[in-house]
Amino acid sequence: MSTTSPRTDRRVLRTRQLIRDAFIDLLQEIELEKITVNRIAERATINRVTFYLHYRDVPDMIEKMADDMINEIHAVLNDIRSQPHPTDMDWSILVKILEHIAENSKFYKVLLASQRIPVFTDRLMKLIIDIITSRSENRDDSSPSSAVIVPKDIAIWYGSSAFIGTIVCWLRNDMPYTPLFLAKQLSLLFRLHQNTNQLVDPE
Amino acid sequence: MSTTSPRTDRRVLRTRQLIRDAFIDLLQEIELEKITVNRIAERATINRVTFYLHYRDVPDMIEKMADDMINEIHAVLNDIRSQPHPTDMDWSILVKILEHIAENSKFYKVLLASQRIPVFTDRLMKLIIDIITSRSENRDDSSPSSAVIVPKDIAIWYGSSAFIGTIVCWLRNDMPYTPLFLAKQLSLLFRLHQNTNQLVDPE
DNA sequence: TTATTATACTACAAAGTGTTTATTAGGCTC
DNA sequence: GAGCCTAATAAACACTTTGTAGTATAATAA
Repeated sequence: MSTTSPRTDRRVLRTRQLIRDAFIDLLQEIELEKITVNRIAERATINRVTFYLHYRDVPDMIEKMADDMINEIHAVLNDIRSQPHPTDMDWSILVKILEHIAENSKFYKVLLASQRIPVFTDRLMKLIIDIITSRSENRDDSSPSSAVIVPKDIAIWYGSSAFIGTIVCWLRNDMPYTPLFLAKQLSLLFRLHQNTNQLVDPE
Repeated sequence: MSTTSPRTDRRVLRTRQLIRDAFIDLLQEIELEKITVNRIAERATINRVTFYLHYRDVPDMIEKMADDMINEIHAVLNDIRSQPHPTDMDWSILVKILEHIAENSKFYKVLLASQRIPVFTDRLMKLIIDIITSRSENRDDSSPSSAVIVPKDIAIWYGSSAFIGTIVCWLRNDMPYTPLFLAKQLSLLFRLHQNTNQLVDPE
């Protein structure tokens, strides 16, 4: 919700882009704790006061950037849904997300795989949990295909953590596999336990 | 390596404990970015200069605390290995770790499940990766028990991320399951895909 | 007891923060 | 293109935080 529709002034867009680039830039050189409004403004070649016209402080800026990230991914997802190609949804969604991440890998590597800013990982985690949850609700649970039964929330924690974590490791290792290949492996692994979750009481 | 053997002066131990308690305390009230050396010293009822006798700055203090955490878990692990009880190693290790976390849940909930300090999660991730890696090296790979084959590194990313993530979610939700029960579920889920990893080339 | 050493206290320069006011310059609308 | 609107700039301000001195005091270890 950071960039609403009446935000079209090119000066605003320019300044935000400068700030964003400067921040990503600085994050590759120094640790987050040492990144100040001073340094960002200096690197972005803008006045320090201008920064405060856009963001309350550095954490607020990071929060807004995380919002932008989620919005961009949502745009990718809506793109798929609008396409007349509903075959094998799981696949295409995952591949598209991984391709999007790979295309903006510089951004995602710093902000998602950085060992210092967990907000982005958390937001993505929530998104994946939503997807998995809605998918498992629509799924046909009448056939207990597996003998293994695990509480639904544990299975969702397990699956979504595995997803995000694998993507993060993939980024940290400079994407040694193609998005398509990784999507295929993730689907394989995920299917092994996605049918095990049931609503059961802990012993 | 923060608390070496000749560190027995009671004043040092007292000060470190005061700092640690103050930090955990503050983290429950305000966000990490707002926690300053000033505030820590004030809350810990020590002089601000004294803080600098122990830690370079706040990030350095966090780093040292993460070291302590890993050391404590290593102590738990060594405790098991020394016991004449090598039956079902996977189980007892996991249960012991979860019990240790549950016992110190206030500490771990703030530092591990906090959405703000990823260092602790990262360190634990490395530990789990080590355990999984060494285990899969010793495992008998002669029998391809599963038809599904996944590159070894992807399988390790997947499994270790799932482990840590599930524990973190468990903490964030105030441990709705007992350590024993969660350990059992994790073992179940993990076994479903632990035999799938092989050294294969990406297509 | 005596020597050691951690802590307290005071002070300091440097940097960063968040805000105000007035001014300049660029972009949008007619 | 002229004129209005608004963003970015610039200088200044009080305030907090940082990291490091030097010295004094109190607790600990031998």
